[in-house]
Amino acid sequence: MKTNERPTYSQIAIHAGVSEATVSRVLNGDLKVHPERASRVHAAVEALGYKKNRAATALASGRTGLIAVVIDDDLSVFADPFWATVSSGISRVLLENELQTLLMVASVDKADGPVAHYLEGGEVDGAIFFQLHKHALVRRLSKQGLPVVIAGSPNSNSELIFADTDNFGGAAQATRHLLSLGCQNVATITGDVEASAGLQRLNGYQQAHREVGKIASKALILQGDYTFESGMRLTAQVLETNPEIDGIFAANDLMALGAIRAIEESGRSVPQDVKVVGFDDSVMATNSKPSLTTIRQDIVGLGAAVAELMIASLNGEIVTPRILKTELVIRESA
Amino acid sequence: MKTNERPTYSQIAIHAGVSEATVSRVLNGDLKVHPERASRVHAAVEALGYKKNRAATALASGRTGLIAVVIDDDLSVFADPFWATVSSGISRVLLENELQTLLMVASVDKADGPVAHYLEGGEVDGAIFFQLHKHALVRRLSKQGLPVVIAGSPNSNSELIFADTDNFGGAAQATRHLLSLGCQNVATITGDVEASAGLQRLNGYQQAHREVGKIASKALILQGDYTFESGMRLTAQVLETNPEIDGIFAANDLMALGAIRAIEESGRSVPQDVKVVGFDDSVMATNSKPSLTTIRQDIVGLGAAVAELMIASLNGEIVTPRILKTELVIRESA
DNA sequence: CTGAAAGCGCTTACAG
DNA sequence: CTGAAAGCGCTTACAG
Repeated sequence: MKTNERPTYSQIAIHAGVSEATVSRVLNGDLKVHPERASRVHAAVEALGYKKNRAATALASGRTGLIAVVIDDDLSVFADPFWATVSSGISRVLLENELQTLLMVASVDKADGPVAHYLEGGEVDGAIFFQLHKHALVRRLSKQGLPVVIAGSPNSNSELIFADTDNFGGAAQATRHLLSLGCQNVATITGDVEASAGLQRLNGYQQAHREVGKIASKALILQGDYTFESGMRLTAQVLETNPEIDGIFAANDLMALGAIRAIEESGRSVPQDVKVVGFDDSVMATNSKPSLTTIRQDIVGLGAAVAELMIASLNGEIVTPRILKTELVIRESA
Repeated sequence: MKTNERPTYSQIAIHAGVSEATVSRVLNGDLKVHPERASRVHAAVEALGYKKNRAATALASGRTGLIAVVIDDDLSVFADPFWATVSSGISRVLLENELQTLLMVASVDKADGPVAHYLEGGEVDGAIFFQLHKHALVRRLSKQGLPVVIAGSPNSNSELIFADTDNFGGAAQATRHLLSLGCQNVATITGDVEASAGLQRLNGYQQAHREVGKIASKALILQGDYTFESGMRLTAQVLETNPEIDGIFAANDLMALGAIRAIEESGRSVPQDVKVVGFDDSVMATNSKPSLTTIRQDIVGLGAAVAELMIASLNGEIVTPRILKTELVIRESA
């Protein structure tokens, strides 16, 4: 109504000397159209600067070209550059595939909240969820036939499609590095072990011990919450009770930096007395003093992987989860 | 086609005993409908679990209910938690107003690229731009009648609508604080002064000097680039040439932390010998040692303000730019 | 204040 | 391989 100067199928059809149905077929890649007529259509599109109207397409076809990226309305989540970076990876890949990213930052709590309502309303072709606590909604959507992909691993094993960093493998890499450096007593400061990332990093830490015939002592497993403060506090405590500690794997860089602070305040030095490895390779890992040895993950790549899984699902392909390799970045702290 | 079990106006109309036109009027808040019939419509909507089909609405009305948030395909931008947080503020407020956020991470460079094409294609009701370098596209869209709001200030003065943190005022606050603490020679490490935020923070620094009858010496204005490294390097240099420096205002926290490092490596201490103030109040400001005195800005509030401006524009209201106040957070470094 | 009807710009069986 | 026609689910003058 407001932009009725824009060309429609009607003008393209006239310009190319074909029917609107043929225009539609050509524009949707139907190969059964005679090449010569197809090229006339393409020429007309070019000449008139034609661009498809998404609303009309959506109404007629039932496909909206929109993929929801649902982020729980938990400030800490989106303030984390991690998820923002994942989002950018997703958006870019979707865009290349003529799909748009619908960003939904809202409370996903109630299974009948506005988000649920919207997603079940057929307004999107698929939904991507971040850092997923509650499965109820996701499962239901999936059951209803909506393609759903999770960024990060679901907590339990389920048929949900997901892409994730190899948290287990990365943590094992980190711990193996400490062990190979001669550390005899390696503690770990975990993240939220209720969530899969935190649990897998803990499992990786334990796995590395098993590989060398050790068993990580319970006393050396400290439950942190990804904050600097928790890393610092837990390290200070454990250094009192277990002064023999000579290595620490923290489940993220911020806690690792907190650990280093506590170690230094206890009169010890890093890496001479205690070696520390983090996880994330965040900005401060390079700039801290000592600089931090850590596990780098391909965050944009994770976003891209998620988007690719979505596109494959949309195409009806059978897809399996994708796990992205991590890389050990050695700096001064270990 | 796929979700034809969902109710449409047709069933609502039958259920309520009115015409489809009346259903439309009620659902669009037309007050001229008889209250009794209106409530019958609402009851029917409730009973049938009706939800409007956006594609159909968009096609018929020309309004899509979609607002684009355009982010330049420059990784550094979106990896910055700042913009992610702004996005979340935007998305939340738009959602409350029944508008969806279309996240577009792409190169905005070419004025005829896919983004331009898309935005000019009438697929969105409005567009929000972040951290804007090139005005060409934005101006053009605005001229074409598309509501456009900028998050952050445009470089030059223009009629563009925007919301921004009070970078000028915040920098002045920071500098005044150093001056009031008795600092005689306050240097500044700027951000990118080609962009408005960087320039305004520099201007605020100069303004605070003017207020006390001083003029900031050219030699004390150091051009950084928001990285820890630049803060550290420039501080080390200026401490050599201008050892009288006793205060530093850095245009962001990361550079402030770099400055502190350099100060300490030169054998001086913070805040005894040199006081340092940052800008942002990022995570590390609390956790650094010494903790950082800095300027806090309301980032989610900025997003909300941007969204509110967009909504007002959409409603045809006359809107003026919004500048959000900053707050000085005093910690150990100054 | 209300309804019948046309129209928004595509897609898709259906028939050829 | 191609076209005429119906239809997707809303909105909006128009007439009353």
